Amino acid sequence: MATETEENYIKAIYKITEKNQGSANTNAIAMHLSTSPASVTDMLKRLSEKQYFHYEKYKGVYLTSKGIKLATTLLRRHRLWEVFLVDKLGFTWDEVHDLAEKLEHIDSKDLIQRLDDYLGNPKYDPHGDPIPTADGKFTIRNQVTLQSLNKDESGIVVGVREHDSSFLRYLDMMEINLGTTIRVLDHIDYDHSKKVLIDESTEQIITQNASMNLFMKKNL
Amino acid sequence: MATETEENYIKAIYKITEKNQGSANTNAIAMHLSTSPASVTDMLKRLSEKQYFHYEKYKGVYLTSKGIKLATTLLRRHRLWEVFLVDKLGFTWDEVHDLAEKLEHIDSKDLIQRLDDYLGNPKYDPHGDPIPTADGKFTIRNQVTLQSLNKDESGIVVGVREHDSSFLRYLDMMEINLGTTIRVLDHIDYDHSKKVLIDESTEQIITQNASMNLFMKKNL
DNA sequence: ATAAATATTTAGGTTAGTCTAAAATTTGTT
DNA sequence: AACAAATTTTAGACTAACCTAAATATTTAT
Repeated sequence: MATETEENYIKAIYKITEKNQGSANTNAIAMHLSTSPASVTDMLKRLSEKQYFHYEKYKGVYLTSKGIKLATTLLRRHRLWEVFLVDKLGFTWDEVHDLAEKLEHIDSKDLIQRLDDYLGNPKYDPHGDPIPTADGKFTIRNQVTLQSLNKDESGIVVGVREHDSSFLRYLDMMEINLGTTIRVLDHIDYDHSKKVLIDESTEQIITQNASMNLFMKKNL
Repeated sequence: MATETEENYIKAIYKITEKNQGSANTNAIAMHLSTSPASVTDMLKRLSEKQYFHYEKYKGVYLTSKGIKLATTLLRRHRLWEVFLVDKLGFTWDEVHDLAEKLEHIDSKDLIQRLDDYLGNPKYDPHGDPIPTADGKFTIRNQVTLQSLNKDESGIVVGVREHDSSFLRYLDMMEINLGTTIRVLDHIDYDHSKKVLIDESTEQIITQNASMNLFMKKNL
């Protein structure tokens, strides 16, 4: 059994390697876990003995299949708990991360399977992220950023890249949520923001930054 | 914030002092937490500085109101999670203790209040134990043991003293659960067991030990 | 009342996870 | 290719929570 700290390392490494062609370096891990690079080196030495990843001094780290398995299990637990917190307890999507971060460390296959069934085997969490199955498979969705939509094209919101709660509350304020339809009315050259129509009714301006962080399913 | 270990100490002390006129000794705590008396002494010294209890060398320990508050909060969380696991996820009453033991350490007033509401503000957990309110008040139930019922008296099961899962499965086998009616048909002198009628239909023999561990509301 | 038994504490040590400061290695720039 | 900058590792130290063995205090029984 992995400790909670170990699990957090594996998760951090998984997330970093996702962006970073398969390997994670010491500084990035330290940043991610708000700890010092020295502590990370220390931990990597001890943890690599448990075969979750390969570690070579100065070369960074990449996960083994055992490590990937653990990471996806944690992702599964995290996302299912988020669904529970939002769908059943009425939390909003910007409130659930920290609680799920704690709940995900409770290790019980039975619990998670029952939770999954109870929630109706959801495919996505409240942020639109896919929930891995018990054997680690993700439902892949073909998505584009709002950024990439041209004038007069529209799509529906299927996810967010950024999970920061200030971003999520910004979206709430704009009345943008999963399932919201957004049509691009105009591209503003000056600051690369976009004039959009939300749910075919309200006009809004969306900044470039926000539109890079919104995942859309493009309407044909 | 108390660590998980600290919380487990407070809980153990609370449970022991409940039985033992208000004070808990080193050995009992060590036993309860499956650790060594030396470790307990160590911990008591450090923890007493945090004002959860009074500690005097060789004299044992008793909780302060701060300690009692924490203990009842933990009890509240534990019991609400048990209700969730049984009522919503379909676990049986003998399966939920260890999971609730982990869930109870997640510290969020908001979470627990929402959970409480979601479950319909239950007064009792799946073993019939009262769930403290957010301000630490218990619903007291007047209960007697099955042991104390005389021939021809009957009552309904409202709780179990023993939470051991082998005892709970024994009760399942006997088709005894919370709410079950039990009528005492006869007292067997030889081994102090009782012949009883369960839900006015099935005759069974119940050992003295089991009947001391069943709490009943006596029918008048 | 004192010896034996039991309970508790102290002493000294271990491990996981962290830290800072300094040393070593790698990368980037000219 | 050489040096500066950035990254990473090592060294040494800290805390929480545990351990065993030995010492001390308290309780019980004769």
